[in-house]
Parts: sequence; C-alpha cells; structure tokens
Amino acid sequence: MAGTLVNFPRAAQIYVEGSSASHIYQVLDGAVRVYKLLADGRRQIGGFYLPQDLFGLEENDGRQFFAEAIKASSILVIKRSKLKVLAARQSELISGLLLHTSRELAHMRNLAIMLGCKTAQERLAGFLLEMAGRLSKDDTVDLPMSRQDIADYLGLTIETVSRTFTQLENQSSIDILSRRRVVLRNRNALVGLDA
Amino acid sequence: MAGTLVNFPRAAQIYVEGSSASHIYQVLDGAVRVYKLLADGRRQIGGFYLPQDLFGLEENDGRQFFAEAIKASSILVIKRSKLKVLAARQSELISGLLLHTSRELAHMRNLAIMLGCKTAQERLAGFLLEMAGRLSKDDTVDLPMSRQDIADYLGLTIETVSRTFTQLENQSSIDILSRRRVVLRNRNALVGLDA
DNA sequence: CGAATCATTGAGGAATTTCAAGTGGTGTGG
DNA sequence: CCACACCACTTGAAATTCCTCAATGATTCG
Repeated sequence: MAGTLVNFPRAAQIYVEGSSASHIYQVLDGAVRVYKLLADGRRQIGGFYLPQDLFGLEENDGRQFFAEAIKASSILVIKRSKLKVLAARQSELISGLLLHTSRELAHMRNLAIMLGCKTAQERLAGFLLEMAGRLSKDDTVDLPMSRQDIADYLGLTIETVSRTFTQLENQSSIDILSRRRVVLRNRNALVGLDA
Repeated sequence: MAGTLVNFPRAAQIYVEGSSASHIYQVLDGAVRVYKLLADGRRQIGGFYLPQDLFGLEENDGRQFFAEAIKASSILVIKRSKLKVLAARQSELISGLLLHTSRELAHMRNLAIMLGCKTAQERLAGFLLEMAGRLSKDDTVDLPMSRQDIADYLGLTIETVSRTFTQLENQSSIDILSRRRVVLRNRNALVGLDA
C-alpha cells in the first residue's frame, strides 16, 4: 500500500480547508499541524502529527481543516481510492483503520478534556505530558512546534503560554533547557495538574 | 443485530469509567451524557447522545468515561462480541462503524474548536447551533440537558452559562421561551460568534 | 402548599487577555 | 568579526472576562 513520498518544506500547506479528501498521509519525518481558521483570524489547532502518525483520513467529504508542515517533513501520500480497493480484500486493513480512528477519537476526547480544564497550568501540563509520551523515551522533550502553535492548540494566547512555562519552571515541575527543549522534572506535579 | 432494549430512569448510570467496554449502545428515546470526572471533582462532558445516536463504541480496553441518562431513556444494548462475528461476514457493517467513528471524530473536533474559542458567547452560540442541527427542524430547540450539563460540556460555570443565555437574548440572537426551550432568532449572529 | 431542585442575578476577586516594551538568539552583510 | 535587522519569545501593567460566593427567584413534585 505504498504511496508517494513527498518532502514538504517548513510552513508548506499539505491540504487546505474545502479541498477534496482524496488522499491520506503518514508522517515519516518532521511534524504537522492540523488547524481551523476562525472568522476573526484566530486559529484553533486540532492536533499535531509526528513520525509514524497517520492523518487526513477522517474527513469524509471536503476537508474541514488545514494541514501544514511545522518544519521540513517527509510525508507519505496515499490515494484514498487505493484504500477502498485494498479494504475490500483485506478486512485486516479496514479494521486497522477502525483502530486508527478510534485512537484519533480518544486523542480528541483528551484534547477536549484538556480544553475543558480551566487553568492555563492544567492545559500546559496536559500538553507536555502528551508530548513526552509521544516523542520522548525519558523526561526530555524536544518540542517541534512554536509557542504560538501551542497557544493555538490549547486555546490560550502566546503570552499566557510563555508565562505558564515560566511558572512551571519556578515550581520546579519542569526545566527549560532551551526554548524548544524541556525536561519534565516532576511528573507527579504535572499529572496532578492534568487530571 | 438486535440487542436488548433497556429503559434507564433519569440520572441512571449506563456504564462507569474503568468498566469493560463489552457493549455498545443506541439511544432510541431520551438523552445521554458521556463525561469524565476530574481529580478535583469537576466534570467534563465529552458529548451528548440523542435518539438514533450510537455511543460506547470507541473505548477499546476499559471505559475512559461515564455514561448516564439525562432523562428517562430507552437504550438498545448490543454485545460487542456479536459485532465482531457479524463484521467478519458483512464488511458493510464494519465500514458503517468506520463511518460512525469518523463522525464521532468530526464531532469531537468540533467540540475542541468550540472549547478553544475564548469567550462564553462563542461557546454557547456554537452549542446552540449544534443542538439545533441535531434535534430541531426549524429554529426552536428543546434542550434535554440542564444548565449544569451545558456548563460542563462547554468548560464554563453554570452562572456564566446562565448569564450568557441572558446576554444572547438581550442581543436578540435568541428567545428563551422556557428554561429548556430556545428559539434561534438570529442565526447569523450566532454563526458569527461561532466560527 | 411546602420542599427540593434548578436557574438567575449581584458583587467582589482571580485569572487571562490585551497592549506594549524589552530580551535573546540567528543570520546577513559590511 | 562585528553591527544590524529580524524573529520568536519573555515580561510588565492595565483592562476584561470569567469564577466564586451569596442571595433571590422560578419550576416541579410530593
């Protein structure tokens, strides 16, 4: 079921809202943000996709979101029509897709829980734990996305995200080695904020 | 694939967090809320389910959420194991499930967008439009859920929800015929707030 | 009718946003 | 190699929004 490998530079559009959902995608290297633009120009990010992650499957008719490379990324692009042909033969595949959408769903539910959380600390703690789980083996996380991306994901402003990073560091919950590199120093404190 | 019809009284638990996801459910009559309890006792509602809606499918291992009847409800309860047997024969069914999870996913994305919206008016406007789309043919909506339910869905307090209802009415965006009955008087104004 | 539950309203306080200024890296050209 | 510009991020102060606490009002049900 190999598709085509495409390299996207930083900030390149992968698909835009309203376009037909004729392909699905798998991140081989890099990072992708999927987002919606609100009427007043604000941006709500629906998810980040990291190596191995599939995305672009869920929209049935036209795309509801934009997808964009956060940094230079290698993406496997697969024709959707191919999927259906394969699916007819292999129920394995389609149940795999079912599993995938289930996980996506669980992820979105988790995001909704996080956004339902009221304080900025709770949201950022939840975010850092999620990212650590997805792209770190130990407690050091290299964030591929900017503060603005995080803000748009968590429904906060960039200033609040920045201040909250500082607060978590002052509380010894995290260390900020560099802007993009964070160490989870006290996971329990973060978990306590999260749930 | 008929399951068992069960009548749940108001506020009855349908399943609890941590229980095995051995059944799926379809609302025949009534309304259901699915929610998570946070450590500090707050409640985040992940979705409302209305007649015809399926729920309880997405959790693979143990339940991540609670499900509860908002009012007296008739629910079709279907053993999950039966599904798999049927699915092996009918790829129709399993692709129907795929469609269902896709829709659920779209719904959760929409919720996340709404929660990412900053103001209470934006969130409530989005909620009212969603509900009108799901349970009204015209502009009159009979809400099955309480103000507290709405608050927990939108990540707000009951007081803010109440005040925001009043604001929308004062702005002539809605009419409040009774607590549970709302007329969307100016959809454009609501849509303007929503997206 | 009275009790209980749910909803509305008010006042004060806490958190986030907004607006504005300043810091710190990074890259480019002199 | 340094000066400069540029960009992302941080920090500060004031304004706004929402939350908390409290009291009141409305609806339902026994």
